[in-house]
Amino acid sequence: MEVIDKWVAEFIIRRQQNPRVSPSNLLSALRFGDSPDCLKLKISSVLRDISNSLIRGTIDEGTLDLLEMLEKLHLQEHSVLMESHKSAYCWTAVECTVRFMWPLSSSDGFFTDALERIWTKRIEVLKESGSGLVSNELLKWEADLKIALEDSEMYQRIRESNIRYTAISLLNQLLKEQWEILGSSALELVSQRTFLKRKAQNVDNRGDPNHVDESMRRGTSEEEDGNENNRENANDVEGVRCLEGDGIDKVNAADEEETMSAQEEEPEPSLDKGDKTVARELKEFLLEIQGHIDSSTRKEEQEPNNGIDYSVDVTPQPARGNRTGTSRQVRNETPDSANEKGSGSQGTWSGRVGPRLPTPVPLNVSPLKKENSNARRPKKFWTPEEVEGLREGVKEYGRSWKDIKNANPTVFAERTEVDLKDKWRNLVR
DNA sequence: GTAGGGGTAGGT
DNA sequence: ACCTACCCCTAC
Repeated sequence: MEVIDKWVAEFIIRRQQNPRVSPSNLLSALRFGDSPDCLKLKISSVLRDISNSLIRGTIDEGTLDLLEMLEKLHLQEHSVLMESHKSAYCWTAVECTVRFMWPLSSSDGFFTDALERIWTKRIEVLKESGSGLVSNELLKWEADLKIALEDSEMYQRIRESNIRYTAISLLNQLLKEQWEILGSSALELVSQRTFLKRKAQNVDNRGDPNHVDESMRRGTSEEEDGNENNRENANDVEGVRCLEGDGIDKVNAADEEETMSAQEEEPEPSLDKGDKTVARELKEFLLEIQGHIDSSTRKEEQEPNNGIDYSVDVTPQPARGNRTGTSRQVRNETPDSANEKGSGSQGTWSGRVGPRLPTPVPLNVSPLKKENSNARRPKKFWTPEEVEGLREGVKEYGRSWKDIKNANPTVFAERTEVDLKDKWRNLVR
């Protein structure tokens, strides 16, 4: 039973967007031990927690806790601390501090408290324990932030910089690399082995290996890179394909050698067919169950404020035609997402026909861009709330209209970045 | 992506 | 007529 628990826990943890399952709670409920398998599960859980907090748009001291926890787990695994981990920790710590820099002066508000709590206490503990997270970059920021306490020019400079964006990018990069290192889930490895075994039997029975190979290859023509097939993981099922290998520290992959060796003996372009089938079936069941449990979930996920991954996905979106995007009305019904292409419609989501997991809705910075360049949007006066939001936004992000809009998608749902720019121009005139 | 100039529509 | 928001263009 425990093995099944582990597999299911792993599958659930690796799923993206499952707000009803907290990985930490799941693990503590199942009381796993300290075996290498469980260590991987714990790492997955921490990664999922970080990912969930990014999805919620939250970067706080809880994120720092998670990053510290991740380091400890890697220490237990005797693996090397990655640069992306150090950078993500550094910039998250800075973001946690800078968020308290909203007053104009360092003596107002809670900046001093944050500096004390994060840099004097928390990071001091890390230094004493010899943590690898204490990088040169971190020490430099520590010095700068302490200078900012006295030097108002430095304070303003840091206050006006966009730390949050960098922190999100680095956390995203960390997640990408860490999921990559974790590799295939246990279920997928088992399915690969089973598939290999079955294939071997088929070959024996038929005495015609070419026959099997050809039939298997047909379904996986999109996978050109046969040697990397074992790196498919459950995340890929959900369209969150990890980048393939380049420059990734693979020290942690050592514990996979045992299972990988089976494949190395017989590298086949079609090896991933088995795990894809298992993953697909599991996905279908989960979708069906989830559809029954909570049919309202999808609706909520369509709300702009709950747009799932836009705060996480910092990769550039495909360029949209200038002023030729879909109109506001059309967008609300059919989000203009590349991920949607070729997928089932919303109506089929809870069914078994063409099921798919919720697709992250990419942030469209300017949903108000017009389809018909002749039509003019109706004039809408700025509300005091919008003006206030704009003032706050400029304080926090400077004249980065896109960031201001992204930070407050609800308030600025009806405004483009250009609107923000124009309004600000009017305000300062 | 943003700034800034300048034009225009629509409301008062 | 005036004001404000929206739009277009160009430059960086």
